[in-house]
Amino acid sequence: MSSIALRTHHCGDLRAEHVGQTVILQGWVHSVRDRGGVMFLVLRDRGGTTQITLDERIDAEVWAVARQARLEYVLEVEGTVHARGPGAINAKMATGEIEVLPSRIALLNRTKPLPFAIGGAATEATEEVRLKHRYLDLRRPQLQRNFVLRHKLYQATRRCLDGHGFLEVETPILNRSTPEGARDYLVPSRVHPGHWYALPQSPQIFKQLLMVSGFDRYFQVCKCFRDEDLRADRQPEFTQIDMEISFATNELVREVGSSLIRDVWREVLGHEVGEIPVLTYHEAMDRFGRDAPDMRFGLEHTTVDWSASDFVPIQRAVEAGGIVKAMVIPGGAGDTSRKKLDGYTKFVKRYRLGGLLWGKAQAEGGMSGPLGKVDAGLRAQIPGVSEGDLVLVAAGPAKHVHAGLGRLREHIARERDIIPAGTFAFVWVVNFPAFEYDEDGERWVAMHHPFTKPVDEHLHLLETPERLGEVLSDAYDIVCNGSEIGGGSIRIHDDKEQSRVFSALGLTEAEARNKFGFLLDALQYGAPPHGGIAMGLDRWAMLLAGTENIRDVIAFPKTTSASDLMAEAPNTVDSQQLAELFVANVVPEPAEEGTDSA
RNA sequence: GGGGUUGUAGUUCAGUCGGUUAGAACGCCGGCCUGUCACGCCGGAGGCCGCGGGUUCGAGUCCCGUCAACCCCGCCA
Repeated sequence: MSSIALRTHHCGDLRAEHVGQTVILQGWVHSVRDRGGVMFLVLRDRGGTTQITLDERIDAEVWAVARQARLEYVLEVEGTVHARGPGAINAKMATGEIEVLPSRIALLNRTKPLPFAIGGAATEATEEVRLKHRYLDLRRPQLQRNFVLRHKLYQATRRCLDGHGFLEVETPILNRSTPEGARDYLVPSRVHPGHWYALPQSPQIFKQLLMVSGFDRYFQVCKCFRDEDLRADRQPEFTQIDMEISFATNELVREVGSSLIRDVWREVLGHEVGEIPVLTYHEAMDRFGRDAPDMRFGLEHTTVDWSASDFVPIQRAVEAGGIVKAMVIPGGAGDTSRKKLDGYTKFVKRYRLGGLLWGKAQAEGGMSGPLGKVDAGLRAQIPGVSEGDLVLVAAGPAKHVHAGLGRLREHIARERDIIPAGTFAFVWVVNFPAFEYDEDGERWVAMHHPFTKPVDEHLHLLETPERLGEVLSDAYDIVCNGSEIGGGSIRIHDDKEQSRVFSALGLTEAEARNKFGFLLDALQYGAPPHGGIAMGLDRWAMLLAGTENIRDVIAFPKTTSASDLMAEAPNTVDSQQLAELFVANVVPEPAEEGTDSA
């Protein structure tokens, strides 16, 4: 082992133009090809790879060091850049025209046998193994590429928002628990026995207060925490690009958001994002069955009025207040087997839809399958059906029909491979319902959050509980490829209006004061009209990196049960620590910690 | 909270109908090879078959439980 020199280049830098130069490279051994009299080491760093060639031109001492090299050893190589012979050029390698003949090789560090392969074409290890040795997983070029993209995303964001006059301001991580919304992560207070902080689910209230403070335009790249069950695109801690604008209209916020998207996609991928279409929530649900529609393909839905149908499954659904929607799969009659249709039925049952009615369109409006039993006149309500098409119909409660058919639309699109690769279909979804009925809690709850401004023309409905479901809000989501990647709203800036909304949500004056008193106070001191949006930075990174897995864009992610397999968090703590915090553990200590799982 | 998939060498996997000594590839260790780039060739080491019970003469294989990872529903203002 020896002291280190300063490198002259990264491993991906060298080209034919560098031939003849003396260079110093430092990195990891990516591959070893020992041919006896000649040996090739490929050295890798963040920038790429370079072949180090050793043959009779090499000093015996250098040769002896090189012979010790193993995969992932850390080397420092000083040598001369040589052009490869005509037959030895590797077109698949960025630096494939050259090789470095070393005059000195220093072995900076060795490695234990690796838990999984980092270079080469070996199959990928399971995520469990990779997460346990995340520092090695991150060494893989595939993941390094994702973090380069993520870095560019941060930088483009700051450049863009700074350019639009936004101030970057940090808000507290240790915060007050707000009972609405997701479950909080709690932190006990040592100084205030029995009192707890909550980690922020978002900086929502603070950013509104910054508007009251006159900051005018605020943004922050911030961590948010929600203690809910996880998914492929959800982590317990995640990053938002949080923004708020004073004197904002819905259109202005969307304009700034669109501008940010355009800048980021251009700077990170060189991709030009065109005009972003706008759908209302109702339109999105009606045509796609989802408030985050994937606009990369068709298979749109049609709501039909089949209340006159005497077909029992339809009748029953309609009588129970349900709706009937249809989806046409062009040319789907021929290649959709009975087994596949059964699979679709099973698929939609996950979304609590009772089942599916199908029919294969024949000549002259005829139809085989269960839909053949529906009156031809009613079937004619479904537009664009031609011979050879598959028609799928769902009937039931609107929520379940939308969800089942909406997810089935995406499932079938993937299955039939009709989603164009490498495209980004952005869409704004606006005018969400302000409130939704919580069946379990038997009460109305805010769909976005309780500070969202209802549209002016619906304010008069706030005092009419049976019509709360009709109230639309000045809220908007930004969606890309069927994924919600941001959302926000115009906020209520008038304390009277805020009180009316709290009251509509069944909160008494006292309860509202207890939960959100400082916001209500602030609204009485000259709060400007304001609104904003929070962008899901991790999901943006997923889209930019082309991955379906949020763990691929988070350096040290957690598993679906919110543990860190490398750090082994969460862990138990000393009873002394708990005592200081006035916290008692009510979970019985296991006889032996972690007896299971090697 | 519920449903599904998976768990065998360091890694990725195979393992038939329940049968005697659990295999392969890559990696690791040793040797050979002067233009490789998924280098090649020869040899070697390496296994609590996730864990615990049960059935059986006999369990990697069948049954029950449990743990973990992943995907989904609920949940995620």
